[in-house]
Amino acid sequence: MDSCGFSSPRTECFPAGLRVLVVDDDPTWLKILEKMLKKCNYEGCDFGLRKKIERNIKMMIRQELIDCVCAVMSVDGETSRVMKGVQHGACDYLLKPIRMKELRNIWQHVFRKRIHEVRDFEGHESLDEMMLRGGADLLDDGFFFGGDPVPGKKRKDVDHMSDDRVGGDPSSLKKARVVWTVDLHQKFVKAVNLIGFEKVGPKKILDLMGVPWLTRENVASHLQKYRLYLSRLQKENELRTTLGGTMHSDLPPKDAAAGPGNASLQTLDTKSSKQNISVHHDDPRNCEGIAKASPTPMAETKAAEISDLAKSSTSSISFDRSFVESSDAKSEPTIQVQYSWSAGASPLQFKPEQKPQARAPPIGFKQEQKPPLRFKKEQQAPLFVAEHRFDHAPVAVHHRKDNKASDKPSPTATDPPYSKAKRGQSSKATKVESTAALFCIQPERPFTDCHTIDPIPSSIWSTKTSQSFEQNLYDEPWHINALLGTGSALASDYTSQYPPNPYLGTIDPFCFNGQELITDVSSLKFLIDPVIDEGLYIA
DNA sequence: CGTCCAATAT
DNA sequence: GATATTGGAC
Repeated sequence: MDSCGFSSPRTECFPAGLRVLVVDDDPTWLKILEKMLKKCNYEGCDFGLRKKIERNIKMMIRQELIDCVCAVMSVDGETSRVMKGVQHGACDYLLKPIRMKELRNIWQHVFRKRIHEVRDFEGHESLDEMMLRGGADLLDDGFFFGGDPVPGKKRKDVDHMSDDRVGGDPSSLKKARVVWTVDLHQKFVKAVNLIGFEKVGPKKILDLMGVPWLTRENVASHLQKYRLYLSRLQKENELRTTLGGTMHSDLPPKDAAAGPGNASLQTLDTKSSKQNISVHHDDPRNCEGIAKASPTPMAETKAAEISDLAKSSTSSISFDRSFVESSDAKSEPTIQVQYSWSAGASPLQFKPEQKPQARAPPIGFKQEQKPPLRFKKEQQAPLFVAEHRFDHAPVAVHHRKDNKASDKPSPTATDPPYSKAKRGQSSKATKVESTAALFCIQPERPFTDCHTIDPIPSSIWSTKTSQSFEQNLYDEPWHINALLGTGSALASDYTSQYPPNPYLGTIDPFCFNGQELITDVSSLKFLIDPVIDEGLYIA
């Protein structure tokens, strides 16, 4: 294909002639992907032809997968295989479940790659233009993978020349911020589980997680937050207990601290833990542009509150989630979701004046030496926000201001927020080692009630062995949503007293496929020879 | 301007 | 490695 065989960049279609390689062990998935690709107007792609596929497999492998490679792997693993593909030139890989939106956007990876290639030997202005036109609404923060030398041209990058540091030194580049997606976090949790909560260290976790681009510092930072969260959770429970009162067999402090470590969630009385959830909808259309790096505001669009918990003077933990429909809002259930959990909003929050140092240290923690600085506003104080971003977890470009806010206490009031932000910034692309894209499942509809959910053995979540349950899932959208939203509860053998809690995430919501995909399965036939272990290659 | 949270410093 | 602080983004 010629390097500029891109059809109208403004469309969401693939550029004409783009080759996509899909790798998966499961022929069913390949078929699904084929359908989805077709839906994305990937015309001209020969992804359905078995013979050709087989040929292309060999050919492309020989060519080391020069162009776009989209490897679809199971969520839980085979990282090595994915990484192999990446090493061989894959632009991207997707994790199941794949959504339409993701497919629609993968061309951008090729686009980016090509731009990079072209830039190497000729001017790139026109390509940049194309980029801007074609990806304006898609190529925002976090689109490009790190490790790619392409500087985020459109980013208000910071250049450190203006501070007296070693300007221009590549070592002065800031690291890209890691977005702790649910997926990533669950890897983290799994690692913690494996190691044991008392013995965890960033290094061990990092090793177990097997996420190549992640650094020990990343993990350490996350671990810090994690511990903070757990300790706070425990404090809440202690307070709850102290204030006496609750009829619930509350999550014991021990579990709060060690919960993620041993996943020993206790059974709760179904009646008392019944949730009364109110869901507020916003117009999904307001939420378009999810591909941009502005996920968090979406969290405000919906909120499910567990009012029973609040009433019973237990901690009222709110679960905020957002459902963002894809720009192609018509038919597909490819609703982009960002949701966030926030623990907090409790009427019984710790206030700073409550002398945090008087608290007993949480299990597994040392005595706190200082009150946590961040807990000034406990009324809100979400401790963790798990974001389902559409964009890739590791964001490639990071920007910093040169000046602290304190340097300029009174910026010109007339400054639009963003022009202000841009000013005084120098640019610096951040290098990231990642070529991984982490995508998340998106519930199609918000759940309105999940109190009827039966306890579900956690094993199901990882093994998907329960056919009936699966079926049930797909039949019942609220099931899916509930599963996503109340994963920790459902993963254990009690029914959802506690709100969705990524830190207690013992389930992997991503092992579920969306309804859209699954409903097709029954009619699917094997498209390719199962012998082709690596799956379907689309060229 | 405040909050959130990963990065960075200690 | 733990924890405190910084700073970017929203």
